[in-house]
Amino acid sequence: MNIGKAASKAGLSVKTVRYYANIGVVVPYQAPQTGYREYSDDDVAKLQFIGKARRFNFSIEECRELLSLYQDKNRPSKEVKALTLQKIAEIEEKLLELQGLRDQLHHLATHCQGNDRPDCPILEALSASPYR
Amino acid sequence: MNIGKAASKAGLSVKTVRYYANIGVVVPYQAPQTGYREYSDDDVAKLQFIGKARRFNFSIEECRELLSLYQDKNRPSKEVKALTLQKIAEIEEKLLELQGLRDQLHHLATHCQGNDRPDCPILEALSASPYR
DNA sequence: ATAAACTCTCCCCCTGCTGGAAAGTAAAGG
DNA sequence: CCTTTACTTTCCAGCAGGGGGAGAGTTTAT
Repeated sequence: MNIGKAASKAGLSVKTVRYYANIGVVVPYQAPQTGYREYSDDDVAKLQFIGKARRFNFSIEECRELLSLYQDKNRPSKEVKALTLQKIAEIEEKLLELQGLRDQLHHLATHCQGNDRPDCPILEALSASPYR
Repeated sequence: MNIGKAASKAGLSVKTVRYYANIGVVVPYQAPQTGYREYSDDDVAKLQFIGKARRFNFSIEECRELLSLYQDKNRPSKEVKALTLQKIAEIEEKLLELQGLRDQLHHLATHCQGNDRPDCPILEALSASPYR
């Protein structure tokens, strides 16, 4: 099938699928005369795989790695598990960071009167310790 | 002071400070002969302000907005508060998304045996519903 | 006087795409 | 069969938010 159908089947944009072909993530057969890319069902499966992994916050490089594991018949699932656990740890870290961020902003917002007077602890906090 | 000292005082890299000058966020006096940027203490305070706001996940554009509020003597703190509350809402959203992500990955990881056999629910989940 | 440490501008690189222009191809309607 | 439209191709440019490094000038220390 052509790129448009493959993209819609995989739930990706044509641009994205073409990009994946260009960077060598999913490289379909390309007809010599027309230059049209021809995607097999297998290619589409890979595209869907990538799409989902991307939605799971795996980077393109990690997707490439996962894909090679996925394609390998003797894929050791422990590698996949290790990669996933590492990803979870990263997400946990990001969660803590964002929670702290939210709490700080929340603290500032609750102490800001929100009227037209200029005493705003948010701006003061942002500009705190100006010269050290 | 020169850019190096200003950058280290503000806890930013020289590249970043120069970038901020180029995009008009914090534009210091620039000596006509040498072309050297000369940062005042006030400029450094602004740089610190930006640095902190960036760490608070405000975008450059938002920083610019905050900075203009910050510099305006008659700044209405309610604008600042509104911006902050909006930022908090965005962070909350991101938190939920990340938590869902983590839970999904966690679920997959706990069901993956992690041995060398290829039955790995992670890969199966990633490649689920291949053709629809 | 010279070497080290700064600074300048300029341009390309990164991630992960997205958009557009110009040109070729395929499918559908009349 | 011809035209119109809907695809497809490559290439070029750009977004955030800078980082890296070249090549040239400047200032400071020894």
